[in-house]
Amino acid sequence: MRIITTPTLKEAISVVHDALNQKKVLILVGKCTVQYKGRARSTLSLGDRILIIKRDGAVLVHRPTGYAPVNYQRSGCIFYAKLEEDRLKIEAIDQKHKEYMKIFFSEITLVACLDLRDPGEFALYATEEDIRRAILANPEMLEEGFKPISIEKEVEPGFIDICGLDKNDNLVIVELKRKKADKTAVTQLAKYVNDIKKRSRRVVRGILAAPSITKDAHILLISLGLEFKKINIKACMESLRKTEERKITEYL
Amino acid sequence: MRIITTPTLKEAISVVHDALNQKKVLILVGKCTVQYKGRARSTLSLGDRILIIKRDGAVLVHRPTGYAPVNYQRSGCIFYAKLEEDRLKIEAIDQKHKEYMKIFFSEITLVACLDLRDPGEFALYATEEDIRRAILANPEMLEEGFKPISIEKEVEPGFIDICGLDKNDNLVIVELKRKKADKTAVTQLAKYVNDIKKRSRRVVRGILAAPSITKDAHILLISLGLEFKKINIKACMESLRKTEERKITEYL
DNA sequence: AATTAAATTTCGCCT
DNA sequence: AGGCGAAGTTTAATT
Repeated sequence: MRIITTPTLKEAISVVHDALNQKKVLILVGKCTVQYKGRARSTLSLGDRILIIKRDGAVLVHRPTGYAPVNYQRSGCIFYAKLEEDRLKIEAIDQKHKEYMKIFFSEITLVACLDLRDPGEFALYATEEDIRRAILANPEMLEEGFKPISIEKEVEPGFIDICGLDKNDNLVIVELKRKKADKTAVTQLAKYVNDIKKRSRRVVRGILAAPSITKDAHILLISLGLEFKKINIKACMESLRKTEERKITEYL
Repeated sequence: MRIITTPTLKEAISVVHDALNQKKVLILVGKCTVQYKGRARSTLSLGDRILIIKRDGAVLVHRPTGYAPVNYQRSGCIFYAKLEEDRLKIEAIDQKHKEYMKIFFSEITLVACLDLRDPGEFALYATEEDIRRAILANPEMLEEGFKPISIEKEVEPGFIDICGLDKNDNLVIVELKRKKADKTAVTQLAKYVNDIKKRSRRVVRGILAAPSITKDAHILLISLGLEFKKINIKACMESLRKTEERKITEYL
């Protein structure tokens, strides 16, 4: 781990070499120009930027504004760095995709070779309750003509997420999963459907609603005569958001 | 400009406040967790990351690998930063898009408040010669049935980029521009077309081929009975790349 | 590996 | 400011 502020180019390149050789993360801040050639071509004239080279060989050049990097390379690059007259030159070559980028630093504010450990897990999700509220607010999200019933009172099986009637007045039992549904979700749904079938002379359909489903679970689901409905998390959140806005508007 | 390595959380938050108040660029490296709620929701458990907050209120959280940020906010956020027990909490709120993100740092390796100036211009382009070679290699790119002629010998007007025959055997004069075409490009093309018309009894069409065209130029173009063909720079580069690969293959 | 579809797509151009 | 379409899109899922 080496961090130097306002280093000379010579000091800087030593840190750069360390980072590249040891596959650590490099941050370089300073005045630079960038050239790119590959699927397209680009040039970027002199200015202050933040360069990040990651362990996997991904490269980002960021300007002081804007979400997107002005120049980048995807992971898998190989690098050459050297001192050239009064500039530090870094080449990033993506041989596989035939993409080539070079950066010339003429002045460096900060160079850092970082040993970052990141075992953390990233989870993108909506809660089951989010999905439930979204479907109740916008039942067509589940199926055209779907009408939820008695969501307030918990019926005896106790843990049915949503039940309702389809456009043909068949009973529909919905099991929700906030992430990829597995076999346990299918058996759970099957149990509820069977319970209800015993007590009703209606046709009873079972729908497993989730962002995705494992292959095994889907095979089991079909063999049991049940159905899968893919839920779009983003659409759920959008729907909820609109509902909330509507609620606010109704109060104005 | 303040840069501190392994600061205490107290030292760090002072730099964070400086950066946010003075609308400078903030870089924070350390152990953190992230939560996001907006169009979707996400959580990210503890790990080493690089946080960048830009002048325009854009936020990036980068892990040690991967091109894309694991969490982000678009420009226009407002921020709240405070010390909370033994964590530094930063909230980034995008009121306009109703996106909310919070980051909790428990350990900081590096904090930097940077005054970056970037007047540089970014230009994405293909050279005129690139475009020419691409069209000659793949004439349908210009128009279905287009056949280039005599590109080797420079004809008298001298500076015609490409000429050829369309599927109806009409003469076609092509003027290339590597970036947005303006009125001068149109008058240039008009001149060549008129020159050729005087010497030929064929129908002579004039096509201005460029990535885009100014409104004024397009109006003038139409009034002169000329045509515009939008050129996709990426498609040109892809075409060239394939041609080069083919050439190599032919030698094997 | 190649192709397709979705993305917290982002980004620019036009209305 | 909102809507549409392209992007050095990226990324995940599927064939």
